[in-house]
Amino acid sequence: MGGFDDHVAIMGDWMPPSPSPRSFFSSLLGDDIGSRSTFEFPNENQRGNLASEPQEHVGISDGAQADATTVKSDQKMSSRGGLLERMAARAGFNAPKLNTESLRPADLSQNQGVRSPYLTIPPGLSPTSLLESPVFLSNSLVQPSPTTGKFQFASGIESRNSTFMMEDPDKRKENALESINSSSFSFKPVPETAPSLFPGTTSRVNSSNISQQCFPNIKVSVHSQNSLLSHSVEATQMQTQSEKGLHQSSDFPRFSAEKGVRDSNVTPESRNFQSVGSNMEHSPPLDEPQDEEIDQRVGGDPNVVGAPAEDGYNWRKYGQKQVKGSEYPRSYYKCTHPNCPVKKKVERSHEGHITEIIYKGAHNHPKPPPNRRSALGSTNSLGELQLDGAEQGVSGSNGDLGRANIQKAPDAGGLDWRNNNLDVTSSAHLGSAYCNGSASFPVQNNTQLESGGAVDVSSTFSNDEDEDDRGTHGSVSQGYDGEGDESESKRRKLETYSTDMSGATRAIREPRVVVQTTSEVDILDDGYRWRKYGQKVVKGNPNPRSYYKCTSAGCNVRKHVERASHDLKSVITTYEGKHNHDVPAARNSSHVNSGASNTLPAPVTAPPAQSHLHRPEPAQLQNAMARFDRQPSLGSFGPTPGYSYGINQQGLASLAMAGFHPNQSKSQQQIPVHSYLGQPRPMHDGGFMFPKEEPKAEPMSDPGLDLSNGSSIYQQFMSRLPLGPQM
DNA sequence: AGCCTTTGACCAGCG
DNA sequence: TCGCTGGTCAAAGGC
Repeated sequence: MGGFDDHVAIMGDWMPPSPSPRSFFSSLLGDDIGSRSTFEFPNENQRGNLASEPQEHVGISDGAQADATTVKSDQKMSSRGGLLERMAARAGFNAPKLNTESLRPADLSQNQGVRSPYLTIPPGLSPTSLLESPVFLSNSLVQPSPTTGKFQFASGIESRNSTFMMEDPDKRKENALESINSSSFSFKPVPETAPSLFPGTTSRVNSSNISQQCFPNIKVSVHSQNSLLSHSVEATQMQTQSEKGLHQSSDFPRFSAEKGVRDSNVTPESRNFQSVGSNMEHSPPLDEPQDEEIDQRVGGDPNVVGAPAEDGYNWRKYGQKQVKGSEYPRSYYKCTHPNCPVKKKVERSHEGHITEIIYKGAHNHPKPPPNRRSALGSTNSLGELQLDGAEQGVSGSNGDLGRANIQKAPDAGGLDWRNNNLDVTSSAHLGSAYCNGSASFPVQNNTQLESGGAVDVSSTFSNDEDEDDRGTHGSVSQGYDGEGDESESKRRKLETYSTDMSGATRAIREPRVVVQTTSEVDILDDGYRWRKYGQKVVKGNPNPRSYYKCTSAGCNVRKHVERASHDLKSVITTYEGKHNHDVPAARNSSHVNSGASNTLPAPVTAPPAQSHLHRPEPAQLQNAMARFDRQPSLGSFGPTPGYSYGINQQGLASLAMAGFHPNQSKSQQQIPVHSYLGQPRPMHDGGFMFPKEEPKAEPMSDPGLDLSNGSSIYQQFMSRLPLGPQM
């Protein structure tokens, strides 16, 4: 790891060849800069929210509570002047009574009277004065931290960084100079890019809590030691973008966005935090093969970042707790998208402001259509459809650290999942979108895209692969009317949106399979593990319906089980979703590790009451579904009694669309298969799966599909269906 | 009808 | 082993 040196190098790459502010300030300020570096110590900085930054970032690596606390604190500080003292007290230092109000970004945006030091500092102003000037501080502060220029560090690197900041005065100074340099003298009107979040990198989005203001104190730190230089730059630019929006809105001299990238760091083993500005919500990398979890912290005003449900994704709250050291309760959310492992923790102030958001995991899907419940919420933030797109935002990279992974925004409903899998690891929510500020973003190829109003940052980015695969470039930010070159995926997206907008909200609903068994044991013991998440008595059936969700990690298959009112011995199970894993071995070895015959639980294999059809049991059904998912060419399916495996795609589509006989869904002896999509699972011609045969080992019949992962397969398959599953 | 939130309980990791 | 803590579960109810 190059550590600081790397940072310098990186900055050198992206920093404008402006007159060296460093030299300027060096001569002007001497070592004061180093010692007074905003990222240095609280003593000088407590007046600004940066005071806590070193600490915060130091703690980020572990995602420790302390870290969260500091972040929150920082936000509070920035958002509420009264908190400064508290923070200071918490941090254990005394906060000099400076005009903190002037230091607050929000204030900056609000108070246009605040002037840039570069514009207002009269000649002869002493360095000390300059340094201590609230203006200067504010500006300088803005740079390094996510909030106002904080450093973010990859967890693995943080220690080093912290060391750098805390122990190496020279480097600190240098860093400070860099900061100054970048911030002070580059009034570059443009380059702004979305922050890219990289897999394996944790980004921490931190923003001062700027209520009512879209104040992009975005600090995007790209942590890449070696391979992510370009990312770093982009991230930086993204930050710039945010700041740009800020400054533009405030008519305040802009500082170069090239801030905060200096902390680009990456450690292979690091769990990374990426910091993004308050306006950026970034999603974790899609698909993280490398198990690295990504914690992304976003702090900021809810008006900017949005409520948990307002970031474009759908979340289910599964818990809330008051954590120690936190003033506010922490809410736990899971992404409701099937198979999406992303979780986030949100802390809200009593006022409803989000003080901290910690993302964990990577979305492996595009944002849901805006018409969906929570999506609407996010859209409401700006009242613009494109907001969603913006949120889908900048895609970071996932495992492919060697690539610039900022990619085009995932096409809702039409995302090329191969890209997701390969390149999209995270998305950043560009604050500007929320801010509704105009912005231009450099795409990876240095092409700059501009748009007025909300910007779909994500869409402005693309990587080579994306481009190759999709043949689409440019932004789709201008609504979804898209560009001339309509890739199929984009077209589908458009269709999806169109459909959604028209009220057909279930266009992308997961396929559903209704299964009846004679005993609930069958259902509960279908080989998979289920978590009951609800129970309710539904109309027409005196027996409660239980809702279950597959407990396997990453699997979002759900089912609900209820006894048929007309036959209490009969249980109707409705599966919804695709699955993506084998039957858990631990639960019932007979289902998994035994011979094929064992894969079918006795009650299912031959219950007298069963249909004459070879009715597979739930697990079997799922596996059967998997075949559909896996076999793009359905024609390759072997005959399976009771199932129309032999159907071709059109047939499947028809099945999915046409549904089934109205009576089938509740019929006792038949298994209505509304649609059949699932994960690949080897089955012999009889419809039995071969246990433990790894799906991935099964060759795809369609070489044209990228089989990198199940999701990809599924999506690709789905995308190729003449008709999407609609139920 | 289905999903979501609420909220107390439970679990696991850690010192 | 115990207590603390963060995270998750899951029943109940609401939207």
